[in-house]
Amino acid sequence: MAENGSPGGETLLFLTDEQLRRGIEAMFFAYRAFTADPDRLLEEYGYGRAHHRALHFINRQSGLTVTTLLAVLGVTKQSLNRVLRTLIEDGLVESRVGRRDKRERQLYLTDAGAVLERSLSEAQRGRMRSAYRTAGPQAVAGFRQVLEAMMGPDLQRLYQQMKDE
Amino acid sequence: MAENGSPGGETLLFLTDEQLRRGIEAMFFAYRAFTADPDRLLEEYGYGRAHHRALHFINRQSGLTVTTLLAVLGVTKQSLNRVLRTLIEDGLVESRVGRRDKRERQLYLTDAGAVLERSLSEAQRGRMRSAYRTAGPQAVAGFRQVLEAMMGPDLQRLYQQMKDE
DNA sequence: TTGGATAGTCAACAAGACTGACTTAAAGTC
DNA sequence: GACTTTAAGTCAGTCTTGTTGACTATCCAA
Repeated sequence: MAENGSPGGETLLFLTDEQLRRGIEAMFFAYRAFTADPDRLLEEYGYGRAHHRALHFINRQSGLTVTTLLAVLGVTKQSLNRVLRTLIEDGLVESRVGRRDKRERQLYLTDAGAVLERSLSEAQRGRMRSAYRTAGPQAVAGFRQVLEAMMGPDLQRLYQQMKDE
Repeated sequence: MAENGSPGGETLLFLTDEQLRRGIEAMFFAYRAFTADPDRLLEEYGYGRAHHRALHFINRQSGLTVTTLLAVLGVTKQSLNRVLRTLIEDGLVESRVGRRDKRERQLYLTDAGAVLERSLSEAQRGRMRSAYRTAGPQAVAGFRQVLEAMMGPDLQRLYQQMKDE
């Protein structure tokens, strides 16, 4: 019922349902805060979270194809297309015909797109930076370990691939 | 560019944008996995994530009022009401007029509601448990520390209150 | 007892996810 | 060269979940 003592360790095998539930609730509340800052900014531009995600990954991996982005975001192409179309119309994203395979479309941020991506990213990094500083480097390492274990093999592969490219 | 060495610590003040971005992406992918298991179950019942959240917190704090639940979930009461109505109609949640204040409605899970909550929770705890086991107790402590720092004061207060009641 | 604040409900709308069916263009294969 | 597959995009329709605005019921205090 009450929190188990010995905060550091030794309690590995005593994973009570209560401890797990606390973890679940922490994820819920933290994710809400995590998205809150960019959400405020996005609203000013009339965009949503979906636009942010697209901008983020196009920035991260410039020139990626629509299919790749689809896999990373885990949504249907109809859903992505709605978002992508407005970003292209508004001049934040550019879609170029693939060099090798002309069926593909490669996605790039325009200068304006890079500006918005940067301010969204900065809002989100601000909170992350402050959380990291508060919790300390050892906690940060643990944070990343648990998240990586939580994503499961498929998403973990995506996540790791992103590091290299 | 590359991941800094010395996995344990010492890198506190070297919070590069790249490191922060990795954290952001880890949150994104992990949260997706985090919700995937209960989502599959919910679909069988014709419910969504909002129903899960309501069931979770009603179970956690039996007899809480609609207003309290509203604050915890961070949505508008109209949005919550739609979800709550279907849960009540389907006999998973009971809404009783408040004893002291008759304007209030106190919310309780029925037996059927408790059964569904339990299976949703079990699905979610399964992934959490496995991530905790993989990462180890020290990582778990860090995970919780970073999440708590990330939620900010308001949500952290809600989160902490929930522990006691 | 009247009038304002609070708790909750009903109605209508928008964003963003989904499925399904289809087109176009390019690439690959027999 | 004809056929199939693949990448991208489109149109239509649905669902969940968020929103605002207008409303009712209850409580409390002047």
